[in-house]
Amino acid sequence: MPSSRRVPEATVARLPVYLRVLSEVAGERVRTISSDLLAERAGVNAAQVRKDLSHLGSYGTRGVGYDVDYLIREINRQLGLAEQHRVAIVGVGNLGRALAAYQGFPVRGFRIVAAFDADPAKVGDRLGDCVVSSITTLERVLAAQRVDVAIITTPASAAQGVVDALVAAGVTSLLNFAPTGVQVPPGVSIRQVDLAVELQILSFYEHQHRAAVPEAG
Amino acid sequence: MPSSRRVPEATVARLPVYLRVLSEVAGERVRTISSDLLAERAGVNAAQVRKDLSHLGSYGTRGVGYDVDYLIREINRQLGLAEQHRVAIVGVGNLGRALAAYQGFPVRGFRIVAAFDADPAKVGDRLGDCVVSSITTLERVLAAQRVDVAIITTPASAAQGVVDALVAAGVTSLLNFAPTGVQVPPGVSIRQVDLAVELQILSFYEHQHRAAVPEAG
DNA sequence: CGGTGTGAAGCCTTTCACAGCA
DNA sequence: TGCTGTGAAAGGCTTCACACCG
Repeated sequence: MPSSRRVPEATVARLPVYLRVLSEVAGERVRTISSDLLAERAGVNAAQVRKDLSHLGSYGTRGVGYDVDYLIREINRQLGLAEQHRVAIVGVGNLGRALAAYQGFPVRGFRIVAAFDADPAKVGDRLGDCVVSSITTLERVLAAQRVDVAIITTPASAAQGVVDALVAAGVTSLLNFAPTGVQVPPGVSIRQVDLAVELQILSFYEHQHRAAVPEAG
Repeated sequence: MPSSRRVPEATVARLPVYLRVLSEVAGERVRTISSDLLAERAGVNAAQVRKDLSHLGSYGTRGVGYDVDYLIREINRQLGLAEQHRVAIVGVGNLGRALAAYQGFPVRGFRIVAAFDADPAKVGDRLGDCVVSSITTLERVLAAQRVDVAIITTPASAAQGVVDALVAAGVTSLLNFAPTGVQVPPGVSIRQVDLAVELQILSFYEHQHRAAVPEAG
């Protein structure tokens, strides 16, 4: 089985989507699923599904399909979701609060164990299961809580400083919602989610569409 | 100039990032910028920047670089950001409130003009500049407010119904934060942002990294 | 038969390398 | 001289097509 080989980035990005679909069909008491059906529900091509899953190993049965529960376990294992992740949120504004309350995290094994803000007025507030700490205590609290993933929801101007502090404290996976690019040293993973960027991409296609179809209105 | 040709999807996705960098350097009173510098601040290769911008036309000066203000205007125009977009938020939970308060939208020309929720207790609440309407009044309010973009922040179970109603009401650009895939007819653009997916991708690389570097911990 | 697993082809994207212009 | 604009090469991703297996 080829699971020792490198899994392509594009495949990694789709595995969580397959996992979501598989969880849905598992709830419908379906035992096996074909690449056709999984592809349709995930919004991709069936050959894509088979190739993606073949990177993890041969988990299907010819003529039948994939065992849903088994596939869920294998994808979970590959994604490193078998163990719990301990997450910190830095920046307790509206977005930070929304993420702390997000139902999708705990079921995927992500537990918010620390929250930080620079504003003394917010320190001590409850946020889900934890209490907001001062940003000045970042290093100590991260170590005590054994945080491995951090979500950055600060203003853009504070983001690079926060990232530097997180990296210095040993956090190696970062999810940045601040609308600014930040630098990280090698060995640290960062993903950028810019909410305005998504709307701008939509805007481009809306604009194109209008230019191409003048009878709209 | 090749601006009449199709702009590649990958390029469209990077244009908003260039725009953000350009806005930053414009604030630093920089007049022109080279592809090298723009590339470094955007986190991509310099040849990529030149090829991307060449899809819009020849806006650079050899030996000098690109005029910052001019390039901002041209990218804005290409992305359809010259005119204001009128945005509705459907689902006024934590995430909906966070997005309504997000500073990045108004400066990019996205104005929240309507908000909806199924919960009668929330109808009438203020949300930024607008008041929460009942989901039962969706079609009427969308038409009255001339909404062209909708952001879906409902629970997963409600998402497809909301999408169908939005499409029926003539909205052609959708941004879906509900953690479920939804179907749209041809001619309607949809982008899916799944916050848990981003964390799961990070988890994969963290997992890989630990497996490859056993002396960690 | 039905559906997986996979070489091969085709397409898209990125990067290189350099001609050409200010 | 410095930097853009762009053919060409390289690399990665998606899709096809079908051998092969349950």
